[in-house]
Amino acid sequence: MKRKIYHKSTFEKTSRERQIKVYWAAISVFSQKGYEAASVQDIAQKAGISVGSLYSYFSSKEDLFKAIAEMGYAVLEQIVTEWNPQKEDSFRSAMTTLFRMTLEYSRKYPDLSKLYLLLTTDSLNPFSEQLSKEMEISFRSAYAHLLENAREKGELRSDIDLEMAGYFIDNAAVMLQFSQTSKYYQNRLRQYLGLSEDEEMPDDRIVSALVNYICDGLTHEEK
Amino acid sequence: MKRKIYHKSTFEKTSRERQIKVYWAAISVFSQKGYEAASVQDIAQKAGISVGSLYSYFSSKEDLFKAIAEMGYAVLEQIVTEWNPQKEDSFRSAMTTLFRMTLEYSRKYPDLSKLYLLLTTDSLNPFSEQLSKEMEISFRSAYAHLLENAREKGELRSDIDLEMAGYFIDNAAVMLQFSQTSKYYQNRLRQYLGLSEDEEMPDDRIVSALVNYICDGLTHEEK
Amino acid sequence: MKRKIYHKSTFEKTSRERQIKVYWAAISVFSQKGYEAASVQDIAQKAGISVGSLYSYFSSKEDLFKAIAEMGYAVLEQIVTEWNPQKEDSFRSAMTTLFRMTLEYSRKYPDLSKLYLLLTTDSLNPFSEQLSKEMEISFRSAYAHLLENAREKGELRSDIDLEMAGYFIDNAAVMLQFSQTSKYYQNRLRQYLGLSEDEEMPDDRIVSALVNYICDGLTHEEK
Amino acid sequence: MKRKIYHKSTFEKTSRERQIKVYWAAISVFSQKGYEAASVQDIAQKAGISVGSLYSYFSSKEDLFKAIAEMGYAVLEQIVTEWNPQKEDSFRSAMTTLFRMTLEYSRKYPDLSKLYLLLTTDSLNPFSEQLSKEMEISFRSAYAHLLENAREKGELRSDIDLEMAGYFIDNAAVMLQFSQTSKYYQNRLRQYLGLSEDEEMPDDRIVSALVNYICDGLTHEEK
DNA sequence: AATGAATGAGCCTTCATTCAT
DNA sequence: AATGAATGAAGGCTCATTCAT
Repeated sequence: MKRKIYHKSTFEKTSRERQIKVYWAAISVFSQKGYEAASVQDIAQKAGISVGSLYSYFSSKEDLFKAIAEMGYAVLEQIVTEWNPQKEDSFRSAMTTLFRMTLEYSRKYPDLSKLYLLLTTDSLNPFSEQLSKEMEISFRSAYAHLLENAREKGELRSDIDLEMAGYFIDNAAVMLQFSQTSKYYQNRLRQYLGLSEDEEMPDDRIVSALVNYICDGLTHEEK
Repeated sequence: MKRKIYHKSTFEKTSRERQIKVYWAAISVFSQKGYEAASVQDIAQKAGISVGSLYSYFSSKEDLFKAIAEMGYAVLEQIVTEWNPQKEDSFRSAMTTLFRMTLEYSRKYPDLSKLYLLLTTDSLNPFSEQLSKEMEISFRSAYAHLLENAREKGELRSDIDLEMAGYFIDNAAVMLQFSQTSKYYQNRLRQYLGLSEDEEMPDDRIVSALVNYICDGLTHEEK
Repeated sequence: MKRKIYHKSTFEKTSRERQIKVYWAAISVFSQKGYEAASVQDIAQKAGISVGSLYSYFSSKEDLFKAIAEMGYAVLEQIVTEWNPQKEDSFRSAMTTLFRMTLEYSRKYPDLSKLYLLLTTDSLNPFSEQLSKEMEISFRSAYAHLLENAREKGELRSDIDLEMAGYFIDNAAVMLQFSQTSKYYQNRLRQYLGLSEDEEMPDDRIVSALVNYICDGLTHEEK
Repeated sequence: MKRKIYHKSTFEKTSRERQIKVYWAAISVFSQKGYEAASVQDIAQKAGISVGSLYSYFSSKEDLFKAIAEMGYAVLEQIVTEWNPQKEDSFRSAMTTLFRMTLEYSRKYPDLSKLYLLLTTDSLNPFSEQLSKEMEISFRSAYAHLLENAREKGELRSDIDLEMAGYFIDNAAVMLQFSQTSKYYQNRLRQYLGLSEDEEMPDDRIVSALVNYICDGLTHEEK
């Protein structure tokens, strides 16, 4: 997975500390306001540096955004790596881990999580199409391996469309992430669960329900 | 479901034709460019009216957007109404209809579909939070009725968390819509299915796989 | 001589008064500071209008400059037309008129005159080459006619290179204009004439000397 | 001819090589882009030194430009010295040499030549007025000597205004230089001569025509 | 003495909003 | 009621100049 480089060489020469401040500020502002509404001034200010410096690191707002986007993908890949379901784990437990990690990740990195939403929901940034093509996130192959393994172990139904199954699992994970990241999807989940705005999310209930549906479906098995 | 009114009273006095042109132009521009990048000039021009007129109908860009948002919800509600699964239909066939309609809707109204994406993704518009609270879309209750009915008919497992089930179904529908609406999610689906960019979407395969997973899950029923 | 149009259609709709204020301000600022150093803000302010208005008339600083340039050429052409030496006039008197008019013009329109200098001396504006090609000022053919006529009337030496002669006359006129327009060339003339900075220009002496040199040369005719 | 010093004392301590690189770079960049558009960064880079160093040699962009300007004048003076028409040479041959040298110089040092254009054309640089006063180029006295000598030898008409004559000769030389240096004046010469853009300049024709006009004028000597 | 990263004022341009016609 | 020209604040970006290393 080759990542493009969107910063100028100057950026690599700055202190790690400064780099991090810049990334942090950019992620924070972009994710809160979106690409268009975010202002370079804001980002510089939040990072505690001058606009001139920012432009000596990145040659345009666009490039800064793309650099941040790359970071978002990088974190995602890290998660897949960390997930790494073992062969001997049951499919069910792998799913449970996946959803638990998804919840954990979206809470640990709310800004990056929001950024992912921004990236995947076009029209907020003018290069979404370009970016979407460059994204070739490792989840797909992780799912593929997991499913093949499960089939070999006889855990899966024999009539399963494996490719669609991967897509289906991913959907569930993505929507779970959205429900932590976007106010709208969070409200929606609360409404479905009949929760008020200040009640805590019943993580266990959510995860186990998801796992159940994915593994067993909603209806009785056809006889 | 009370809808707030975001237009000035003047708007109601104009011809229906003019109203529609305004709505259509606003939806088109907002959905293509996003809230920030859309310009009031563009919208007025596309609607074939003057900026002054537009401002005599809506007191700000914000209000115009909100009015459009309301319209988006209205269309959604219309769909639920149209869906209206009959008591005697099986749960499985109700699901099939739901997903077929979702596909059909996202293709028939790509702009509105994109608008929904904008509305639900914070930071794509500055009032997402406010809007998300006002949205109380009828799908939830439609799902609830459907599920209760299915349970009564003995179609559902007995251990199902009904509330989460509604949420789960909705997720599947939303992601299906996204896969038609956002370049990113479309590419992603193609990648999962191993399709090239110019191959047609295999609707039947997608719908039936989704229905299968939702109804039967991925694994063998536990004995 | 087709002139390109560099303004937006909006400009034509404004009051003549406003148009003139804009032209005047632009000529004044551009000629005093040069293209790069002139600021759009300055021009708008000097014209007593808002920057936004200026941009509704011209789509860029570049276009505004080009529009002004066109005006400069237009005035030049007007001068040639006005000059219009009669067939029965002697070559000598036509030259006298030419230089008198040149002096008069450079004093009446000092800004336009300076602008011409700017236009013809590259590297001050990034489009000089383009502009220089579009300029096809009528002086050349006016000189050609004048010289042919003079030759037919037997006023000219027979060995004269007519084409170079036109160029030679034009040079004299251009340098005369420069000597009114550029501080440097003005100082230079004063130094040659031994004048202090506050002494008035001896127009008659200058014109008659020029005419003499051009008509009779500096040396005795070779026998 | 006292020349002002515009560099800091540090500049004198650097290697001659470094000094020359700086001058060369500055001349090149200033002459190609003009004062405003030239950037200090560009110059430093082209000279192969750091911006910091440049500022340790010259205290501002302005001073750097003025230093370069001084150099331009210095070269001009060198040319006058080199010209140095001998007493025994005829006026005609001195003129021929002058124009030949002018052509040669403008081609050998196109950048310096362009710089001269910049210096003499106000508003291309913000200090033209100041500079023009400091310029007191030796050509004037060279012309004066030449003309006096020619008059003594009886080569000149007796009614000649000697001061204006010097100015007249200089004009011809300056315009000849411009025609090599500025795209506009080059095109203009080509148009007068009916040359296409890729035809070579007919140096001999140009020089001899100029000499003829200057010496003999355009018309028959009055009887 | 040399370097080049850092600064921030200032420039060109856009666009939501107002208001005279 | 409708128009669209006018406004000016704000945004992205550049570059002369400084200063820590």
